[in-house]
Amino acid sequence: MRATASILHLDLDAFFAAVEQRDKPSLRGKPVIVGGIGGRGVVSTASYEARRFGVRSAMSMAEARGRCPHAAFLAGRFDAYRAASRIVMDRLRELSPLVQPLSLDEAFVDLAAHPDFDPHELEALVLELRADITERTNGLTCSVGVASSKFLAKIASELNKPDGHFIAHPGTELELLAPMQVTAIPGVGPATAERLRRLGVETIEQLRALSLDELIRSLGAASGRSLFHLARGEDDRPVEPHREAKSVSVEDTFPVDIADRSELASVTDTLARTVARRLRAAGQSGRTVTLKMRRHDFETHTRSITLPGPTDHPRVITEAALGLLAAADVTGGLRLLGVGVSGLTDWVQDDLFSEPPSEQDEDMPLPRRAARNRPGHAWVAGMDVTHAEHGDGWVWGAGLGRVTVRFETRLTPSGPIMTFAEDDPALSVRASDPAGTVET
DNA sequence: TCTGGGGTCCTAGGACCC
DNA sequence: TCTGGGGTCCTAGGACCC
Repeated sequence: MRATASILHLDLDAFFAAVEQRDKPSLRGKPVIVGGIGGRGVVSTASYEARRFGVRSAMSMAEARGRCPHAAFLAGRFDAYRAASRIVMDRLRELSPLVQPLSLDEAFVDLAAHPDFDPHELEALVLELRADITERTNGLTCSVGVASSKFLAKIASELNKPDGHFIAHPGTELELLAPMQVTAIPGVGPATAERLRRLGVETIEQLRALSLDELIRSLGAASGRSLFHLARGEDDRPVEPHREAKSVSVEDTFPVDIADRSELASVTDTLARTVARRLRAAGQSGRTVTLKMRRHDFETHTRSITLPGPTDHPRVITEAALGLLAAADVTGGLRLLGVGVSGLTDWVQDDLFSEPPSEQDEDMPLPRRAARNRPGHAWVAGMDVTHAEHGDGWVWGAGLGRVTVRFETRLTPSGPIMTFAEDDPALSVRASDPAGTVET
């Protein structure tokens, strides 16, 4: 903890949904739900309009449809999200070199790392930051917290969300925390909250009444110690701008469970190659290969093997994963398979496993998810498209051999809807207008 | 049509070594 | 002829986050 409020936490409001509303004028002010639109999808982000109907992140899409049937249900456009995120992170780096992104829509900044930082001008700094972000992203809003530690800054950014900020001045923090639910503490999820509830603890003030020993006994050494200090506003974790990745993984939930071993092997092979490609692209290799299996009843198991040395070789990773699969019990079928590599180093093994990668190992693309899940076409709700005659728009819905498109972009008024045959040659996929900044 | 995908961190037990 | 103790590596599972 520091004597000044110099750590800033920023969170973009309903980020994915907000980008969709920015780029799709007809959806502004309406419930928008971004997530997996297949049968087993879950909600990634719901717009505030959709949240009023009780739709939440991580809820199954089926439940979201039940709660808010008139919402727009869209698959994500990650290129557009990444582009918007980059603009925001770049703006944060103007505040200080110490910026730690936590995800596309969230980051910490250590303001004190900038020589000109003046704690007396905080309010102005935050107002200018928020205004700049909205301007540069063409309308996205964010919530900001500033405090004397990461923990408190994150808590603070929740207090005036959305499109607001809160500065927690040193000396006021304990009072601020006292009445909050323990679940407001990052790291306290349902399991920990339930254990605390059994100890008669629901608020942070009540949490302070537990001794360090009691907490360690019921929650374990690490989280017991951590909660003891966080309850008292004590947190000296630094902002770390360059964190090395510790693992790379790919997983896939199938539209229907797969029980056939040869089919499972073929999926494993594809996943392993994808992991290898990502590793290689990142210039890394790893020693431990993990196969993740989720059974038909949702029971999840992992099997792993540690190799003699690190590798990024598709064949080596594939063979390890296939070996783990061969030894696993898959009766009843699997709903998910995943392949991961951990124990990463920058050092790349120099062909201990001989055999240079064959043509086939290079860049074999995953079949397009959409095409695989919805045989016959690749049109997915929310996708950017263009029509030779009618111009730019987005996929409103697709199925039964037809595609419905709404013709509008960020800079047009709400546009007309038209339906085409799914193989209409005049219709094509458009690269996402990434920053939403392309003038038309 | 219950329950995604990409991660991080922690715990616990057994093997193994000194 | 009754059994230590500590450290590290590996594996599996679980909680949690966005």
